[in-house]
Amino acid sequence: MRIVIADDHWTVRDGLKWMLSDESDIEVVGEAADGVELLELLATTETDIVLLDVNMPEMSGLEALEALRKTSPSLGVIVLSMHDKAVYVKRAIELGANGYLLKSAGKEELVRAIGIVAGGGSYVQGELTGVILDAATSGGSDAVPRLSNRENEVLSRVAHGEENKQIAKALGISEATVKTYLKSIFERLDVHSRAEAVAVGLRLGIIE
Amino acid sequence: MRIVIADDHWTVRDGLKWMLSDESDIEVVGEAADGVELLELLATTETDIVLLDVNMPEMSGLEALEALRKTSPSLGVIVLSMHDKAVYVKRAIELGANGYLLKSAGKEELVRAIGIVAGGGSYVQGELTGVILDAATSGGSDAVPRLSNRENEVLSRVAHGEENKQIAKALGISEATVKTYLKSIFERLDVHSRAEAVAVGLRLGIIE
DNA sequence: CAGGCCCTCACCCAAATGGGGGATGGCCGC
DNA sequence: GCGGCCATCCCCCATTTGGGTGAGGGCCTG
Repeated sequence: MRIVIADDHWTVRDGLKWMLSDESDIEVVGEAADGVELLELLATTETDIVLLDVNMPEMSGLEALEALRKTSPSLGVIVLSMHDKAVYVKRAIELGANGYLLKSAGKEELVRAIGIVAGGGSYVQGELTGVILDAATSGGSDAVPRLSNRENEVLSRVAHGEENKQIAKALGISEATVKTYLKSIFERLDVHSRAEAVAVGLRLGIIE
Repeated sequence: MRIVIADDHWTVRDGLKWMLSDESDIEVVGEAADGVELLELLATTETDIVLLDVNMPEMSGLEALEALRKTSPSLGVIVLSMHDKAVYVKRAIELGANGYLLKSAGKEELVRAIGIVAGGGSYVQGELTGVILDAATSGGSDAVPRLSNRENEVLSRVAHGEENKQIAKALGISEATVKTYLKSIFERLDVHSRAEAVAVGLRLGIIE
């Protein structure tokens, strides 16, 4: 099985390579430090499975997942995350991840997950299946919020302290439109102030 | 040299162990996944150097650094971080780190840093010395912001979307006082809105 | 082609915010 | 005991924000 590792930390990449090095049927064929690199790599390298970190600069792991699903719908993707909250897991699954492992998982679990995903299956770490079930049975009403491009841009600028007027000028749109976006953002994130929106956006990884 | 690795990700810990495994004069004598574990470990294990990740749950790396400096002032501490901003580096050095490496550093640099710190020296990654110098020569005026207890409490509530009025009621103080805290927070963080303050607070790890 | 989402803009109005001044104690270190 | 930091409170006032409501055009999908 040809594996590509995507993580912005060399320590993580080396650790993963090391763990997989004595598995005879696994070969690490490439590494990427961010989403852009990953997409470039996948365009030129035959790959079976991607081990994908969710926290990466430039293009986050989940953004990368979304992007690569368009070009490689059948590629096996195992998301590695440090978050065990339902929203994170759900978001990854919704975006098309085949597996979800916490970074606290062990080597055995990783190898097992790779095997299962390579065989066309899905693997979610044991501790998290309850989380998924909860989310599924509760009607999935608390779906992970997703913002449109414009909304994302606006929220990101809000997080950098810009006022509506400045944002409008920067984006070449009217202030009224910026306000409309903000209202929409508040609704989606279920908040009532820009400060809270920034907090939620940062914690959910929607913005950097 | 007896090394302890503190990082909440097993991948990082394994990666580091692996890299150090063929150094004859280095022995990894323990691992910790958070600050609390680290302090417990250091209380029972003779250690020369700690490799300390700044991002850990429970007690962050920097909090742990501050705490362990009280009991082990002469212990060698090398901080591993993904941030190259002056504030982060300065904060670590101010808290008593003997070394500072980016997670993008290579094995050679890590081993060199360990050697230097073990010998009683200090090592800051090459790319960052400029940052330090800048900070030093500019009079250290841009010291890492620290908030008072009250300010911290207020900022944290702002991040949860509370308004001044609600915060005042919750803390049993007047709204005017809350506003005063906000002004002070803005000054210290060098921002001009609560949204930006929340962003900076979260990114600097001042609030959760 | 209807319905949905996205992007764009407008007007109104109450409330919250940010920035400028003060002010009083208390506590701690030098 | 003076200066500094902290916590607490006050006034004023321009600006920003949040919420309500409405609306047109583009694009995609069923």
